[in-house]
Amino acid sequence: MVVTRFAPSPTGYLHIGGLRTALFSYLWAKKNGGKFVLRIEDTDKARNSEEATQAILKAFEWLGLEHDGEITYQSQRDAIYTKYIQQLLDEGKAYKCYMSKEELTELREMQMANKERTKYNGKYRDFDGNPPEGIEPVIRIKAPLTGEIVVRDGVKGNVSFQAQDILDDFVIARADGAPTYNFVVAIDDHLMGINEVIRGDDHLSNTPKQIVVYDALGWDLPKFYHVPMIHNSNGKKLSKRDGATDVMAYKEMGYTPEALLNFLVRLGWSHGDQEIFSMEEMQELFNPKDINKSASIYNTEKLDWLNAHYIKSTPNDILAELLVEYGLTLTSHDKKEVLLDALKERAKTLKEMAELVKEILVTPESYDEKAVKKAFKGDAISILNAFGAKLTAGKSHLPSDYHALMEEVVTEMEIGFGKIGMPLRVALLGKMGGPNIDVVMAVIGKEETMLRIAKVIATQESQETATR
RNA sequence: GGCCCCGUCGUCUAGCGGUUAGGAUCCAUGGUUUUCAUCCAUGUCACAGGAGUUCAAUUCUCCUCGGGGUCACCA
Repeated sequence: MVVTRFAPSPTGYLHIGGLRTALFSYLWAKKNGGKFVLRIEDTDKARNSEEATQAILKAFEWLGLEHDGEITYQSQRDAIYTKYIQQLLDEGKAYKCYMSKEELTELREMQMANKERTKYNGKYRDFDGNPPEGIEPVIRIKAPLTGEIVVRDGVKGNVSFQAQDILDDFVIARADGAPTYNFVVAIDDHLMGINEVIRGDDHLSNTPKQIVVYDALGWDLPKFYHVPMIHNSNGKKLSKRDGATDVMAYKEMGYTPEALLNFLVRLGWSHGDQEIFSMEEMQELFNPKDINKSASIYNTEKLDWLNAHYIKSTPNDILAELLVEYGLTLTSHDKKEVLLDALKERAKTLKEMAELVKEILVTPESYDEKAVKKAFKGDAISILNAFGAKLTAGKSHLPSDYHALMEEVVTEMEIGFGKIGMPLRVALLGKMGGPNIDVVMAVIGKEETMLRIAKVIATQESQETATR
């Protein structure tokens, strides 16, 4: 069974890059009928917070990415790590190092001065004398001194490292006994049964160290997939310092989970020419072997397009529910269908859609100057009056009713459609853009329509008087 | 700097020795529309450079250049 994982350290919100690797891991587990588990890497007590953990969980909930089983917290597993550290110590595969921080710093500075690679010199690797007084030792693992470590990576291929180039006896437990990252990752991944590790390729150079741990414990390696970074527009690794990388910010901006996930799955991964993927399709088609080798630049142009696409294809009742989040309650509005049908074609985000609806529902306070100039240069007022008369007398319920009324005026007065359309648009919306006015009228109703027409006429007439 | 990874339109990508180098997005133009948006159509734009290998290289190899990642008692 395929078991994948997502292992964030709770130092802040969930960001786009993390979400993408989480998505890849999730999809791959689902595709194989396996498990996707969550591990919170909260060993650095100073930088971690419970709020951050909750924020990450909340983001997962919003996106509908469910993890399997209980969440593992590294902070609760000290006993386990201690046990394996002791085992390695007992087996002579790890040892206590009494080098002080000062001594270590000195060593490093000397190496740097000689333009050598900075590495631990193995002073205590085979030490059996009396340890120096007053120093709490760290535990170092005995790493191979020579030879080759090959990372068999499902994305990058076989990547080989020379032991003498990259390895030294790295610390697996600090002076206070706390285990270090590369050690606990290997322990946890193994113990949690994780056999397919999908993570950012910034971890590729950590992998040899983790392999050292696996080897020391005699464990089988998982399959690794190192996915390329997402870069910002400067070409650097996308970080929390880059704007708009908080996943939940996308909810606030009015993006749908479907759009965001679809956008992210196509960043660094593709399936031929296909652009639109439902969650079901992603689960069916995703395969980490199709992940790109090169980094991609984060650019949300396509996200907007996808979001618009998903809004267009969302049923109205669901849309109405989603819109509540953006301060728009129209569940009881009798023209809900007409309204949403007209607006879902024109909004890029849910937030924008909510604003568009409000624009229609609220009587314009002022009129766009340019629009007025364009719309009211002829006998617009008399045309509006004629239309007003038709309204009073005629049937008016559906957009088509209003449209028919407009047609009548146009025919009778022998004018173009624009002659009535433009002033009416200004009366209703206060500007030139916007949805079809017959829809607007149907939504706000006959009374409000007449009110808005009267208002614009009054405004225009008073202005004419003023300029005279 | 050492080690490692990467390099196709502005951006996301297809390509896996022989293609008019494809799609999407963005942008531009035209059509549709009373307006705007949608939608439809059309167009502009790419194999980093140089050597090899080969009848043939975007594709394989090497070098150069460029970009990125990583080098902790952080994760």
